[in-house]
Amino acid sequence: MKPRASEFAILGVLSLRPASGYDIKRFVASSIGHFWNESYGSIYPLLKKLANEKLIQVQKGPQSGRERMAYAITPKGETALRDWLSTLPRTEPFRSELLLKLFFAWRTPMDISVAQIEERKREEERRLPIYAQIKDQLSRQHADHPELPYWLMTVSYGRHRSEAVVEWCNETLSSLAKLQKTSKKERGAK
Amino acid sequence: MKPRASEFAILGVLSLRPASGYDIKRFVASSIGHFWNESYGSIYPLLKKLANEKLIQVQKGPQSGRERMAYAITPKGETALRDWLSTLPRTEPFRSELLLKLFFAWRTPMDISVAQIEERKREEERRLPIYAQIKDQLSRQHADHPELPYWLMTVSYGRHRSEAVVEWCNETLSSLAKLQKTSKKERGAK
DNA sequence: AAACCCATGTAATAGGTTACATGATTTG
DNA sequence: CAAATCATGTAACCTATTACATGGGTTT
Repeated sequence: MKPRASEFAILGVLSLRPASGYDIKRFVASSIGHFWNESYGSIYPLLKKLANEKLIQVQKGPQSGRERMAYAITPKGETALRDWLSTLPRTEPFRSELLLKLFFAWRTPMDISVAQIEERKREEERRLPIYAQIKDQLSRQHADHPELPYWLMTVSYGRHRSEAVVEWCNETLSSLAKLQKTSKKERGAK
Repeated sequence: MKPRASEFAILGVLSLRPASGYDIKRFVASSIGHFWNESYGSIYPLLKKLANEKLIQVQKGPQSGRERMAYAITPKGETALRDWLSTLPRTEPFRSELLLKLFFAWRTPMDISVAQIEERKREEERRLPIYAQIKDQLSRQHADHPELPYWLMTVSYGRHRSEAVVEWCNETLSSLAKLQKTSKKERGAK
């Protein structure tokens, strides 16, 4: 009942083409970096584990002085990947430090909350053009490839997500502004 | 540079009122459960740690046979909490198993992806009335309390988030349906 | 030759979940 | 009196990040 999502992320990358640990790290960052990440600290140990389980195999070891491994997925690995892809994903646990701070913020100065939300808003606004960019790039580089529609769907998720956060930020900032006015008025009335 | 968000979540709850580990678990689940969670496995050890650091103190030990602790925040704890609330939250790492599966799904049967997305859609649709319910409940129970607006902001985040996911699900389901048609037509043309 | 990228890997640490053990009290 | 709920706590495990160590190759 283990999820082992990181292992299958690696296996998934290797199902596209053989690659080294370094390659995997870079591919993940550039293609699914907006909803997934892997660090070297997981990749290299997991590559050895996957090789032990015969889901992948070394295609090329280090030849010259410079070390460079290339791993390729095995038929057994393809099967394991397809099985994993077919199971329902776990409901993703969601934890937001921003919301935690906001929940307990009512006795702290309001401009701190405002600054935190504005910062978050900027982050998400910075992401929006990046999604558009990834979309264009993919559409050109993978035109007519069968994976393109699927890849675009994941990019679209990012866009929806960021847009929703920006909307919430705007709504919340105006709520805070109203709250500010109200409390000033109340202090004035006393 | 440690985040220690769980510790401050606990400290935050204790800033509202003294409570036991059991109380904390239940309060978290009922109030911030849609964006935060704590397990007993963290709560009890962290309570001891916080007590060691004099950020909280035991208010009541077990009196009768039945054990029941009550912890209260100390002035030092209030200061630590306020300091933590004032710092910018870390950008939240986002990992989606659903998107990972979708990204690699182009060689697996399409109805599997459809089922996964429909399941996710149902989950989010189930949440929507719950947000409305929490909102009503809070508005009644905490009317005129200064924390109410802040609490409602966090609930609103959940609503925005779930709505965005449902939208994406609908969009993606119709993309998949189109894709299905196209590939059928292509097979027919051959 | 310095700086930078390529490339692999490990150790320490962090941060958490799950399952289990234990037992009191309340409720049907 | 059985079942549910209240209540605390630990041990085992898992998963992942960070920082570090190491060194080859390339560019300026």
